Amino acid sequence: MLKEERHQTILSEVELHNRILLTDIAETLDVSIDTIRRDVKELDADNKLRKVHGGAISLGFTTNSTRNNNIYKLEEKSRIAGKAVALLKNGSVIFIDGGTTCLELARSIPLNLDLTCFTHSIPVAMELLNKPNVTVILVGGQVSKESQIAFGANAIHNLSEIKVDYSFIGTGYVDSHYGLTEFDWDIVQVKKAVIKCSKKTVLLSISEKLNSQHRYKTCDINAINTMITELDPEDDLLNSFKNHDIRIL
Amino acid sequence: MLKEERHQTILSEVELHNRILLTDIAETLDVSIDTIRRDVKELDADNKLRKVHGGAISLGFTTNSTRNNNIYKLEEKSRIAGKAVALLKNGSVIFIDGGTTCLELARSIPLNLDLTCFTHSIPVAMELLNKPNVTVILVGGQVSKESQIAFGANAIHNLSEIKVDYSFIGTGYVDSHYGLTEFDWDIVQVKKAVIKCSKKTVLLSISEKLNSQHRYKTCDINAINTMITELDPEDDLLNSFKNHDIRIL
DNA sequence: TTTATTATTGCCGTTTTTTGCTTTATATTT
DNA sequence: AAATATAAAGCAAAAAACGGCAATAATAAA
Repeated sequence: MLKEERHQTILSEVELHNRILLTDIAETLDVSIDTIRRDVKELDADNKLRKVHGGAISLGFTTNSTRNNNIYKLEEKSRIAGKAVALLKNGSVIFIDGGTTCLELARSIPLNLDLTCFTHSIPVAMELLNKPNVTVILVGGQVSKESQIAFGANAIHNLSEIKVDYSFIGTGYVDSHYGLTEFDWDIVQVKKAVIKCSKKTVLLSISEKLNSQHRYKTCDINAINTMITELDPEDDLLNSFKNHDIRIL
Repeated sequence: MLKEERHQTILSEVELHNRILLTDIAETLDVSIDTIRRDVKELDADNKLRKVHGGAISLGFTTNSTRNNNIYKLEEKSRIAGKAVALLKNGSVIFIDGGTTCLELARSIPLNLDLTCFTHSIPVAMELLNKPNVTVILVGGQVSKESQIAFGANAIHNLSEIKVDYSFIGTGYVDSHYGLTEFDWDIVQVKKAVIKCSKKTVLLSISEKLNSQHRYKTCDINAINTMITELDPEDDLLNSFKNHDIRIL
């Protein structure tokens, strides 16, 4: 059995169960515990997992419980993230917006996926640093205290100089007639710039936000190529979006 | 069951219920109370929770339990941060570098201080967002996985367009003769740009790093205006720096 | 092809870590 | 103050990690 094969097996086991015991793996793969120990040590050095006494744990399993438990409607958001991840291919160049739903997407990116990922969100950037195969590029600018994303002239200018395959964005409010709207004018400006710099725009939104609107408009609903909610695409709640040219997942 | 798993379980229980009893946890996880006691003791030492008689309580949201509290030589670094903060005045425009010492500085900024603060470090930016009177401006660019700072052409270009009153920088190695040096070439390039964009440069370094050197050079020791270590400025270890034109704090 | 070199793997003895138990000390409650 | 619960310190057994070593496999060089 090749070393590389073992590494793959170990990684997928870790991803699947969040943790493994060295003794278990050694028995499963029928090699000595020393070999497994060395394998895991290497994988740790490569930041693919975290080695602990007696075994290893997944990097994602850093149950930063404070955040995980405080996210509103986490269940729905991670469903959305799951669907979004399916759009990604090796080599994709993407942009990820701020907000808890997009953060969940960042968290869900598989460890073996090769990506170049732009973001103006500090928490998203933080999360992406845990992904060994993701190149992270930060869009700079003044940082908003509430939303923890860079905004303002500088951020918008930086965005004007890039073009990404997909951008994954969140929104404060969305309505099939009024489009995407926000409470904050500055945020609207950056979102516009994000949409402009992407070949395809994917909106991530929990169904609770559907049919709501606010003061400032980001874009028409037609500017969105794909919309992802936690609902089944055939759900009646999505009917009003179906006569637009949007893919619904 | 791995120790790490127990730690995670204990933490999430504490976050969930705000307080736990050691006996309860011991029974739940089916290990001896001594083991749990030791676990909780470690978690307390890492500032993940607070150990109390008979159990443990959550730190709550007040304390900055944001992350990684197992910083090497934290004591020294927060002494350094204390001295650095004394240089700041209302209205100052500063740059803060990455690294744990600079992070400690960011953490130590008093809540009532009005500042405009540039940084290319994600953890530093994260920390500064907690300061209501600090305007945070992120310097973008590709992000290094190990050092969690933006580097590369884009970051350097962005730095070339600003001028700050003070920059607070860390370094891998420092020597009175060879100046500031680093292990990583890319990092050196950004640091050069940082120094160039600041009226005054302040070096923060624990004394352990004095008289060490590495491959790539950031700058001569003369490029530094102020050097802060955890030592008394009169300490003999600093002698070799005294015949340079540096203020030592 | 044969030979030299390097990498990988299992084994073994030693050291470190972990854990439960016991004893003694300290805290809390009645 | 007495009774009870909890903490701390030390100890020993077991598990795991580490480092060196030698056999073998894989790779490069002659």
